[in-house]
Amino acid sequence: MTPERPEPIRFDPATADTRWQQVWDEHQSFRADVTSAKPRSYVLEMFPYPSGRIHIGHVRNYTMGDVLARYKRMRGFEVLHPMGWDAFGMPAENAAMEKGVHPGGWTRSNIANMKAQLKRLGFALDWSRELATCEPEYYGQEQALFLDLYAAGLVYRRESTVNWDPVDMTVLANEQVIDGRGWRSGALVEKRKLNQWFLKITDFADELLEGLSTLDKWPEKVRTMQENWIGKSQGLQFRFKPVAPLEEDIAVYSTRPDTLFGASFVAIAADHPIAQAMAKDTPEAGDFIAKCKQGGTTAAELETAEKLGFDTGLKVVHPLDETWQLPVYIANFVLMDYGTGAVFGCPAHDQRDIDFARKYGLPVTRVVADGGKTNPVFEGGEAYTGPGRLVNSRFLDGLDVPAAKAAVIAQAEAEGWGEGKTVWRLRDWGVSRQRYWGTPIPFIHCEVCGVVPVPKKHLPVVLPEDVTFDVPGNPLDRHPLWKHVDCPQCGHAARRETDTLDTFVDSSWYFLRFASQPDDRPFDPEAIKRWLPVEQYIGGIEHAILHLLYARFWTRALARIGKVEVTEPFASLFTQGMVTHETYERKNPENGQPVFFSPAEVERTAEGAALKADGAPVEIGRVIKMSKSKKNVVDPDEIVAKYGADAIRWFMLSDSPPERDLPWSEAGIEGCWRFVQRLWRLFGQYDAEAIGTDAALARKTHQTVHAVAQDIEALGFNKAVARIYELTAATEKAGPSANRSAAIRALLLLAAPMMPHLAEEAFAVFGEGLVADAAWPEVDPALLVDDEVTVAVQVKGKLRDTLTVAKGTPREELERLALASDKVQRALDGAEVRKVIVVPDRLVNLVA
RNA sequence: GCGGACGUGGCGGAAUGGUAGACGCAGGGGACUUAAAAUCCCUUGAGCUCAGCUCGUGCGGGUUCGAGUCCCGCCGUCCGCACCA
Repeated sequence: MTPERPEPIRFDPATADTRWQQVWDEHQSFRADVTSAKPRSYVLEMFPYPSGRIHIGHVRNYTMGDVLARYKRMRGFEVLHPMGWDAFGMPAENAAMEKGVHPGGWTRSNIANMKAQLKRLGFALDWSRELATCEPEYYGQEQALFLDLYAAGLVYRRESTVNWDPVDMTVLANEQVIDGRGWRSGALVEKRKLNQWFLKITDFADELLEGLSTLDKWPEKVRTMQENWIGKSQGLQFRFKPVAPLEEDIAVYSTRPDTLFGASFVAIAADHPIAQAMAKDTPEAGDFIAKCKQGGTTAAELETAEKLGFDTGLKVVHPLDETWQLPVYIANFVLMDYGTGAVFGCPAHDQRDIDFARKYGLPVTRVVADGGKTNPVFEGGEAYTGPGRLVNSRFLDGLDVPAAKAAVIAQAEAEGWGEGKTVWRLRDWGVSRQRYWGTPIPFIHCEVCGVVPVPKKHLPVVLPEDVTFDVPGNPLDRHPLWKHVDCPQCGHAARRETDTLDTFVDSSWYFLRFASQPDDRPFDPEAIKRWLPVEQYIGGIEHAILHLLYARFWTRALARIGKVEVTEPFASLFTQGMVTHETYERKNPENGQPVFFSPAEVERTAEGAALKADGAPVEIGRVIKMSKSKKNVVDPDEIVAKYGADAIRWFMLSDSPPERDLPWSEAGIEGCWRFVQRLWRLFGQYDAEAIGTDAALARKTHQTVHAVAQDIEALGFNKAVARIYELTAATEKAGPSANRSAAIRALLLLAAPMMPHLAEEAFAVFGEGLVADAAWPEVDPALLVDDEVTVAVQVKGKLRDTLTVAKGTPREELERLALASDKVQRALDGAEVRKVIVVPDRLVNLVA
């Protein structure tokens, strides 16, 4: 420390942040060089929808990715860390309808705003690769890929049902249907059938499922969700023969054909043809079917809803015993669109079936032994679904469940009344949207030639700009000119497809386009080979199924048609937690409804919180995800303006593990701001000339550098932050030495990925260029191990004393020292030591 | 209902089966200051007969020399969902 150095002034993010952001821009510091000889690393965060403002959740997401990207650069990697915009979607059309703006103009100005916001946070992004899915350069290439998939037979058309709003004359998304009514018109929504485009994701069900097992760096939770979504089940599909007056067979599918001798009824869906036919001349059946359609459709509602059945009076014959007849029920828990829309019930071994059987007084026969229980009369209301030997099942008796399944399937196939079948829950991906603001589907409908793909040389099919939103319906469909074209095959007047693609298509390949952006094709396969798979993908858990499954599918589809080699696009996935905040509310005295207040309107007091406007208390509600409706939001821009980018970045990384929720607090950000300044003061004490050694601090420094690196690589940012605090405190306390200067320098470099502006400002004094180009500090492995250790001394497992000894002290010596301790002797109280456990360098446990 | 995750001070959270509570926030006391801010120092799981001891990681058992961590059974909270046959 040099005494004459002036008292360091405060670090001023208001000037420093923008200054360094400009320098990085000018140096193109974060531009990924595809020709680099360095090892490559592709770090990607899920790109945002340009809603208009950056949300604090984005800040958390992008800060995590940024720390990793900057760290990887410091470790010598050529890093690809791009950013773009998932720019098509309904909010732009809603804005157009509400505010009379053009979706394109609205979206592009949102992008400009949000880009400026991201820049103010100092993210190390390669902006030269920025893309927006709403631009023809992007969606035109998407159209080309769609045509490739069509040519490969992976795209087809079929009829499918949509939600139709009869007042607005428009198709509604599920989220636009509220309690069965259109969200704008309030009209009762109707089901309508339209010809729609589909992608054959079911062709990939098996490989998408198999592929999950290779994704060992994905959260278990996400893999489980995808596995359940794909939903592979193996079982028997077979037919029950009818008993007059029933005329046709009833086809059923079961994953438990082994329990066929325990069958006591057959249940069909309300939509089943037999049920529909019956409704025509039996009013009671019609009433029951109508009743089935009431109520919610979510799993939780359906699962907990009462099981209802209607006895049709019809009978079918048991396939394994011609003399055995089973009653046919219409049941509210059978779904027409899964399997065959009919099941057989084996109450003893299926909970739903036993609920149903007990309610309607149907037989419940045990066919799988539950331990020693083999009695055919099954007692109680709880089904036995565990393993066991088959009983009361004729030729199956004595077999275990898997063997019995195989035996029944073999019998069915031999006798020709059924066959083993794999059924998937996954359905083909419907990608048609009857909307303007999306990628036009590149097809033309010709009365002569049928559906004709737009020739690639005519791509992109560009959205018309002159559209209006003042009348309901699809603007593309009612545009006076756009859809009228000549057939590319026969030249006759024809009509463009006016459906656009689901925006999930746009996000299914953007990570490929980031790797290279040629004008004449979607991507350069060589660039894909170099950069893909994404080494670390980071985003919200809300995309655990759809986006991630579609992106995996799209990549595999491109691999199948030879466009890419990679099959799994994201080697490692991380799903971050939400940013939460407490809510402030009062009950409206008139109707008892809660009224929410924003954090800006509220002041925390010693007792709780009060409204600034009237000084009276407000209730502090639960800590929940920030949402506009609960008003518990904070604007990242305001935080950056007040505390600077580094403080908010530091907050995003501190305390909470990144996969868990992070509670925002004013006190927390204040603490981060103070730490930024504290580091600044410490950096100001750097003295290149300092001499003398401080072995303990040197050791602590190297241990911290090593540990922080490991923490960052494991995305354990909160732990890395804690270690930086520790080294900071130790360095502050240490007297001047060469090692102290080294510690300060190391701290600066450790902090650089997290607080890059502060780090640049302090590093500038060193005259070594940009910290953005600096290397991670070297670690001396010799300094990672302590030469002195603290050994715990326990008596019967309870801590009684600690010993500070040289590392590697022999067991006998540790035992002798432990027995010599007064505290130990007191705890032993003369008892004889019967056993001694010694864990070298850790503990001695004396058992008396 | 099913699937998954989680449960540790006032709060966020640390802890390869080996000293529970690192680190941060908040609180208490003090220094500096005319004062404030900023900064620095000390302190903070609970209890007791307080140089010490006892209890303590949702609850009840178990395994172990030793359990926050492993096993069994409960309770609670959160997330996801598609009646999956």
